Amino acid sequence: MPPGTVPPDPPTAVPELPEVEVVRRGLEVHAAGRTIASVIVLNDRAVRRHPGGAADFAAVLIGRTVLQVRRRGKYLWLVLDGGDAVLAHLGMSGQFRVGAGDSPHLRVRFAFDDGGPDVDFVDQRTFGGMAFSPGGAELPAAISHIALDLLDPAFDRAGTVRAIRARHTEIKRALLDQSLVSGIGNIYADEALWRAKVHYTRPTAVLPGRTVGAVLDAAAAVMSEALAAGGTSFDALYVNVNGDSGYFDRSLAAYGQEGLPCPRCGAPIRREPFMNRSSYFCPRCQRRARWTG
DNA sequence: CCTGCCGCCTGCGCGC
DNA sequence: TGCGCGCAGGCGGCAG
Repeated sequence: MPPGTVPPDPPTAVPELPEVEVVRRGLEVHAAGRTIASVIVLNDRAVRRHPGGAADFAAVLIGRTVLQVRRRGKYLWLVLDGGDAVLAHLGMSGQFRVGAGDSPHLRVRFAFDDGGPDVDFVDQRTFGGMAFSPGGAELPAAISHIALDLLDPAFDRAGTVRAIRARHTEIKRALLDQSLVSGIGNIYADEALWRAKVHYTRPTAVLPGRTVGAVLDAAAAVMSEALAAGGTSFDALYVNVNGDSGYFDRSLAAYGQEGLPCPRCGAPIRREPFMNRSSYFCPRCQRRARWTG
């Protein structure tokens, strides 16, 4: 690549827990210990959750030092000196990159007083964003409703099974409900249900506890595998911290596989509309609930 | 309180 | 060739 050439925005999968965890690790490497010298907000939508607006967001961060980067589910936050934090969500297409140059999708640029590379928030579809969180070092108030995720050491498996079974909804809706268990999106929900051989419309209230537990275990397993596949990508060529793992190129059994044979039984994977998006499942391995009326 | 649905966004691939 | 449309989907807010 000739000098001065701007690297293109690398493609990314929609970030769920493993991708966000890779971003967290990358940010910790590239931002922790550094003191913010300036913040440029190029698109106000990126800080729409910050009550004071873009100017206030930038002003309040000048001179603050990033101590560490934490995560819960798909949210991550920069812990600042003084007990405050910057809460961030990648949305559909958000990335943190080190030195994104003049990417057309650059939304926020952080510069540091060490004169080192910028940390840039790039987000094509602007569903992501950031906000300053006063006193949010331990847990930003804005995400107090977000449940622990499956990879959190304090995750309460039995309690989560109970909470899911207490709901009157379908199992996939429950998996996507971040107040029940966080970090799961459409892709890992479909993969977990496929592994556990559970149809996505099964009603949680009458699902055996061991089945709900098996779905949670499957989700934890598939996310752990994706994390293992992507955990070293943040310091690669582009020095991006976008969390792209390559996992999706090879390892998906159900998601996006409409018409392709189920890796377990060979039946064609089916796609159905679900919540204005899609559900993918094996019609043979994952049986719809029998109607017992 | 509980559950389900809408709207926010942009780029891509498809059909006409 | 170009245009319009459907699709992708996390989450806050809100309706019922």
